[in-house]
Amino acid sequence: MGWFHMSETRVRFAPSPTGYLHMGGARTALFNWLLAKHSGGRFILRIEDTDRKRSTTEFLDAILEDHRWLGLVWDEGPKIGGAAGPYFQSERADTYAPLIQKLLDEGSAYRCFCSPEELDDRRSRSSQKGHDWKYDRKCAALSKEQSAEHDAEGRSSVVRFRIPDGKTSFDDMVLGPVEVDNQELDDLVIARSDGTPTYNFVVVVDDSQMGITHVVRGSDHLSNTPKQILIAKALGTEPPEFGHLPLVFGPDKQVLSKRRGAVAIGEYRRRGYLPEALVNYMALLGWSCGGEQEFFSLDELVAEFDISKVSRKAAAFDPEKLAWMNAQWIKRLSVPERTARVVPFLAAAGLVSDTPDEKKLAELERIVHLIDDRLKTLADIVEHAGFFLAADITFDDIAVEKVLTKRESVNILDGLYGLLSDAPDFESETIEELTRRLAEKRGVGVGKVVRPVRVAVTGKEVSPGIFETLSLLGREKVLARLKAASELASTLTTE
RNA sequence: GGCGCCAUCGUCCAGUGGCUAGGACGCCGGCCUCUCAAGCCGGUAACACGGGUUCGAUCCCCGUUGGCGCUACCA
Repeated sequence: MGWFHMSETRVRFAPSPTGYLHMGGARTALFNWLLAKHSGGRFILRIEDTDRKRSTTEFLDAILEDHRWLGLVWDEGPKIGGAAGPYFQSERADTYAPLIQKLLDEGSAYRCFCSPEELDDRRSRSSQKGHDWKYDRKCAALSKEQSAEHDAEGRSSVVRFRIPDGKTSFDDMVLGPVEVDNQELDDLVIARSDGTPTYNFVVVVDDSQMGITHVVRGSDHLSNTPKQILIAKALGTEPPEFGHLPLVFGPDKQVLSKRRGAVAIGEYRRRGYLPEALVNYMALLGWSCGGEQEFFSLDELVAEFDISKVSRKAAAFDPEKLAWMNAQWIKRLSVPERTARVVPFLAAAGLVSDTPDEKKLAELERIVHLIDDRLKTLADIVEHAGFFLAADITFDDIAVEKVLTKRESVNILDGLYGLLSDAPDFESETIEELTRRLAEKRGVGVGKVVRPVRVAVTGKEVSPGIFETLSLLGREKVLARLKAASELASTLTTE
């Protein structure tokens, strides 16, 4: 090695393409990325795809896309490669066998011929007596001859790492000093009977060969750490720094996991969440820089991030607060920016084309401007803007029932129809004035008049300010809809 | 069971050996108002328990309880 500066911070995130990235995994990726960027280092993506049966390219592509979308661009990894490649664990297979042999030769590891059945048997017998089970080192002292004999008998074997005596300690970046007595550790299997290396061995080798300086991962890996440090030392390499992040719970206080149906990051994207909001929310889930600032851009996070300030307490993720944060980020978008982001959602609903022309875009911006702060998600645009863009409106049954069946509705709609037909222009001020005049004439508040008009024109009981809405919709559509609604209302009230 | 990690409002995050324990989400009420959002104002709500140490503990120590993780020829 020598292709990287020893002083450079090299951090990795190592997902398995056996499922989608969810909030928990994404937060780990984010914290890794922030640690790297804060210290001017590199963020490396390594794909742990050794479980060939469960790994799929669909998951891989989704994971990569989610990283890009969140802004967590990797400096080395899939698609772009790098000097420490390959970045797919499945392509690194041939580097492990010689290292296992090395440990075997040096006595740091030994072959074990105990079959899984034997082990199960001894394990259960031991636990019946109330003892905790650790491999009993039955094969730890096997001579070369005995091993050869077993081989001759065709017995299969694994390779176990010999845990040395003593204590293992490290200074966790999040948890602080951690020390374990090696007696608590098991002589773990590092190579299966088919020769393939196991996780705890592979990570150590990969991290070492890739020059990883800091390993940030979920605290579910905390108890693996001493074993990995011991393996690294046996291999003659310096273990990296470790930082164990508290787990992320769902609102049910259960650890977020793929199998519990944790929401995939891509799903948030499809639901109209902003990457800025996700990133901001995840960063604040278990981390704070002490102050009361609640909005952080990725750049600000890079500047402020300090892994030692990560909480040691598991945090429950709150969808409500995420939703609020998303709305806040949407509010901060300028109208043109917001419009651009909303187009894909309108296109998916068939309301506009994927690439609206300038004229359409200008219209959309007026609509978006009018909708103002009502969007909680980008996807909300469809229900808010649908009546502007669709040729026909869809009436909300309850709105019709509550409003258009009222006796006075027909008169109001017809009355306004008349006034608006003769209106000198279709500016919102004009429309408001005419509407208020109608209300006054009828001796009711303006709200009484607005209500049926709103239902008539939007199909719903809620919408942005009605005068602006009518103005933007244009006289032609407004008159047509007032007329249609009046007819509908009269069929409903005559009964 | 063993080993380990953790413990401030329902949730997220501050905080100090002495504070009316702070902010945010949510919730409740009010203002604004053509509806709904947004915004603004106000309210609700927490230091798990028991021992120490100390003049004084939410904070330091020990224990209890509780939560979680690990305990594979999975990663």
